[in-house]
Amino acid sequence: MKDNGRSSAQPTIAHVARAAGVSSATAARVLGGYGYAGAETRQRVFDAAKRLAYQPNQLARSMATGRSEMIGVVVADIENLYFARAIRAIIDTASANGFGVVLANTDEDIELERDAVRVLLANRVDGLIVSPTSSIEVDHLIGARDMGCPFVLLDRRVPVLNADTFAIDNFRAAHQAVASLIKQEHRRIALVSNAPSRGEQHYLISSVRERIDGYRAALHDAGIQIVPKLIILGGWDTENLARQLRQLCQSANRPTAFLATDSSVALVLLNVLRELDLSIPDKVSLICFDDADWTAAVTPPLTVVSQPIRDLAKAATEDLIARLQGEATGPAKETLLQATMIDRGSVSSALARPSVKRRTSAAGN
Amino acid sequence: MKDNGRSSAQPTIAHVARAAGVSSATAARVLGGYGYAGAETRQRVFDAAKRLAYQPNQLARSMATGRSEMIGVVVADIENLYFARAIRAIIDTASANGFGVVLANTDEDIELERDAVRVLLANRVDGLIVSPTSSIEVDHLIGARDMGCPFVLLDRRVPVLNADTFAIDNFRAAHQAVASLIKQEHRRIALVSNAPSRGEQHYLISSVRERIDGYRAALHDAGIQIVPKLIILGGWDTENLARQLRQLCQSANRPTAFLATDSSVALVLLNVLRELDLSIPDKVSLICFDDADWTAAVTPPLTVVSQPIRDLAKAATEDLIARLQGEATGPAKETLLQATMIDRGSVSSALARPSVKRRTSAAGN
DNA sequence: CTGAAAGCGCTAACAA
DNA sequence: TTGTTAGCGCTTTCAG
Repeated sequence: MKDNGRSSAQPTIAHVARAAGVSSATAARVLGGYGYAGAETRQRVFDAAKRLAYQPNQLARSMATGRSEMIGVVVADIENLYFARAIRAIIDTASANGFGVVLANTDEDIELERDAVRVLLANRVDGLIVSPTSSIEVDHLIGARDMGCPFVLLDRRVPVLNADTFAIDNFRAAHQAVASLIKQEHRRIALVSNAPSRGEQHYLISSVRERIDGYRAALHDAGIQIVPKLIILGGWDTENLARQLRQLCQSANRPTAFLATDSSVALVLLNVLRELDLSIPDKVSLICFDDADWTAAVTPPLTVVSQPIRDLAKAATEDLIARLQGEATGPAKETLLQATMIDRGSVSSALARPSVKRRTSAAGN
Repeated sequence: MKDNGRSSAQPTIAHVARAAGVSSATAARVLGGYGYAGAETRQRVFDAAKRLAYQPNQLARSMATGRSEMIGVVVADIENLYFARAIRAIIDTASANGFGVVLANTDEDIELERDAVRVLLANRVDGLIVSPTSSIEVDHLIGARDMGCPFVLLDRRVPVLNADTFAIDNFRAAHQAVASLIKQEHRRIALVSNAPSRGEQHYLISSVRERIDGYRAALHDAGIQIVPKLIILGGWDTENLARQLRQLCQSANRPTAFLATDSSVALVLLNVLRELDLSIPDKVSLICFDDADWTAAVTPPLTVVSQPIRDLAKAATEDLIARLQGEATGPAKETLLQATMIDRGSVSSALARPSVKRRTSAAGN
């Protein structure tokens, strides 16, 4: 155990101290940047440290201080553009504040999420940024907090946790998007999501639920009947989603417009529409969430709901760090950022098309 | 310092030991899964641990063993699809082997890369997976290895480092793509990359350099003259790249085909092409690297060079872990995976078009 | 099979 | 301003 596994032993503070001819406490003080030290002593220590290529051992420091300067990030899928942007912003913000980032992926699987939190806790991250998979199975998060590891919620709300939350105003965003479609005389508007199709409404993560709510509200406000079949919960299997979409598009009263709850879902929809030769925006209109870079490059460019996820992630990280440093110890607060619609041409008036049924009611199944 | 910052003190092995009526050494043995322990003793310890909701402290364990069970990952840009996929594969593979992942982003900035490595080293990650920004400024990597922190290279080669390397056969991939364009009678083929435009050829990261080499070789093999102006190094500024592309496309002898070295570059190109009303594949043909999900959804679907980045990242992670565990201590090896072209319709014959100059030489400036 | 004790590298009282 | 001395929670000889 002497060698510690590392072949060339790392120099420690003790080595530096000896080389500088001071006590290790003194060396530690100057190297750690705390406590007092004489100017000349300082210099000697720094010199010795450089000479030995000393690298502080954060692990040992963490042991002694009880803080690891690491924050854990738990999200569903790093490959998803939305989360990728979030993680990027988190890393940037964290490292600007001297924190490292340990990343875990859950794939929307609550067991993986539990494992992830356990591992992060074992590694004594100072805090957690979580985009929870479930709004009801949150015992592990409560556990984390009980163990003194605070967390903030990103993108998804879980009121019972009573934690600082950073989310998009999904209700409003969806409402606005649907309202704009209605203004273009669309009456049969479908909402397409990759939310799980089984299970209670209650199980939906808040973002999707709120978008559905916004969708319903907009229809309701316009006096349009809500047709359950037009709300597609595709689940995480894209093949299944594609199948549902094909069926919907081939039905007698196919929708004239779609609202996709994220860009990957929109992609599936796009493929189905092409397959069925339903051109945008002539035959159908489309708005999707997420201003993915490709949405501006397809033909026609897609009208999107742009979400300020980077700002959101940055705010979440700063908030967490502030709390870790003892500032901002108030009650849980919720930060809701507004999305903005970017009109790009995938929406056209339903009136321009010949064979569109315009009866408001009784049209659905 | 008693309370350690955490409000509710975490139970330690000592607590569990006391509760189980054994020595902490014994408790440690059963909880740590090493050394001997009587069946009944084991049980008592486990019970006590569960009762107290004991969570091992990986930090303390790392201190004692010298291994943190963490690997550091250093890439340029997490938001880039290619790296996002890589990271996903790394995390999956690492956690399947009991390792955590600390992520750092460099933005292709060598200073940030240095910082990142320093922080990771300070946190005593057991090993590093790096996609280095520079093929010459690698002292920090050598330093890492000297300190006993091994690393593997992902996506980019740096021969002087003599490290295990996992990369795509970029030369062959580019060669193949260009050859296929040539077979379609294209003679003016442009290569579009986001490599930095200043600096020596030498400074290019290996992946881009090899693609350019493959491009040249394919032209050379076909007896086509290489026109420097057709090799675009756009740098990291998309506006600049767009400007160059516009200029190129508006020149007298605009290219009839493009090879884009990644999907984000292809996106910029796509926008310029539409702006100038150059439709694909009628007016120009296009092949791009990276099978991004959107490439199949645009009109027309893009012919792409699909890179097995997930496999690559997985192999890199497994290799690193094997080395960490003392297996596979042989000399540095290089793993080169082949990319595959996916034909999707963004390429058509140059002959089919009327006004295309076919003189092989003297066409460029 | 179990316990005592030393030590990993650092921080933080407390003395000097 | 500097040094001494305990720990942080765990692993790991070494005795028993």
